[in-house]
Amino acid sequence: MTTEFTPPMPAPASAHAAGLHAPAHGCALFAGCPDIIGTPFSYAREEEVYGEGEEAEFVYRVIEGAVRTHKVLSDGRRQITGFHLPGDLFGFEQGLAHRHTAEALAETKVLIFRRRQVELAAARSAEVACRLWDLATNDLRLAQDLTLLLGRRSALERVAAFLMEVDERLGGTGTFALPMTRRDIADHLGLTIETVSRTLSQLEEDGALVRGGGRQVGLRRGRLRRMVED
Amino acid sequence: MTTEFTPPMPAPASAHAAGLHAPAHGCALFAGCPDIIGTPFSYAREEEVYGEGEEAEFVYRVIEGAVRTHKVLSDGRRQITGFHLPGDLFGFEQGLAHRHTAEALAETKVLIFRRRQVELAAARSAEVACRLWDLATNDLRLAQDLTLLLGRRSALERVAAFLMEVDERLGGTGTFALPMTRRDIADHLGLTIETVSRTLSQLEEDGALVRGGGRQVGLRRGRLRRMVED
DNA sequence: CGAAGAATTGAGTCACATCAAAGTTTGTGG
DNA sequence: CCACAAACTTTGATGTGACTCAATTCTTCG
Repeated sequence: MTTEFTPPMPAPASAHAAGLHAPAHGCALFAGCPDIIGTPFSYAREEEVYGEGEEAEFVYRVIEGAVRTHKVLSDGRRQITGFHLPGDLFGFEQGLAHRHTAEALAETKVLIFRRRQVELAAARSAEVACRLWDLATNDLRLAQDLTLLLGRRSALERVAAFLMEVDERLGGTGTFALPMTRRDIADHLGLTIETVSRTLSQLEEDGALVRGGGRQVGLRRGRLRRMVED
Repeated sequence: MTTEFTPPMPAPASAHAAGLHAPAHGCALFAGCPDIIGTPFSYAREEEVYGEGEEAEFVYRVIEGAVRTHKVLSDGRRQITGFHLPGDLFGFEQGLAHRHTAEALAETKVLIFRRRQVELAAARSAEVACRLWDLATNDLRLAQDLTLLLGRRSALERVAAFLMEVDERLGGTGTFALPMTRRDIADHLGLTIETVSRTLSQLEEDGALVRGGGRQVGLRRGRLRRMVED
């Protein structure tokens, strides 16, 4: 779409030879499975990684950049189920097909794994399978937390909680640039862009954050935390 | 907590014979693991199965009745994350503690399994671990579907979708008694009881369902389906 | 049978959506 | 590297779907 797509599965051999070992990026996910090597790949801003309904042939780990997964209704209403930041894995499915669409928010580097290989490794090694179980359980926890947010939280609480979550996943410094547009935030939080914008303005008025140009924000975590307290 | 808890003790033969056949969801779960036997147990209407924050020592399979899992905010707002009907497993957690509260909707029979035993079995058998992975992935899919419902659907769509889901999970006859109160439905769909009630009335007016006394409903599935179509 | 809880219905309100118009940032092509 | 159009964001005015408050009515169950 946006870039020429060199058909996935760029020569594993070369990738292998190139010296990709267990990702320097954090995870012992496939530890003990030297045959599961990810192939590096890049996506341009707004480029689709996979589409809803497509065969789920690969799974992905974000190395750099960010990816969103979403569902769309025929009338255009969209729900972003999750943002995937460096270190995160995404693309797992239960059935044959992807149930979401995945797109890069920005220039993004990933490692691509053949799903079949991962599943084979899981079938052979209880350790790998347990690791995958744990990953799925963690995603489930996030989805359930989102459920509480969407079902029972006000706009102010949603935005405050969202800012704190992104901060945490981005390193927890309290100062960062939001990697997504207002539309993406709105479609994740079940709001409109106008409400997100107004809410950010109000949070700034209330002294819960300061905004630099564009998507830059500095959080006053104490105040934000009080807004989402149970 | 609520009743004297006869520590899980095999009652093996009968539990095994009674419990382990076929519900589409995860019946073969512990196949090949004859040492993982559930202990039958019962809960009364509104009785707590476990509370948020408690140590997650057991997992459960519903045999009869229904269970809800939920989270509550300090001001009373509640989100029901899921209803668990016969055949369903619930109670899995990533960490040490339960992140939800679970309560029986009605007189409910379950099989109780020691979590440690299940995890040991998973660590030993890749087959069991893969089965658990699959179960978690399925729960994740349900949670993500709920996310779209809560984030982007109208009250009418939420209630219509909910009715069809319950129908399906209860056997798909189109005629059944809702096993939960309006409050439970409202707290699952992110609505108020009044809105749920009004919406049901409207669905009846529109000829999308008929109501018998109390919680009895008969669905006109075609019409309902059109209301939640993508 | 009677009381308590659950469900329905109605009237009025409010939080967030929608419509509209600037203002700001971005990134592309010259 | 700059200019400028397109995209994104903010802000304002108005609308509305769902909530709140309130009053019956219907079930359930002791």
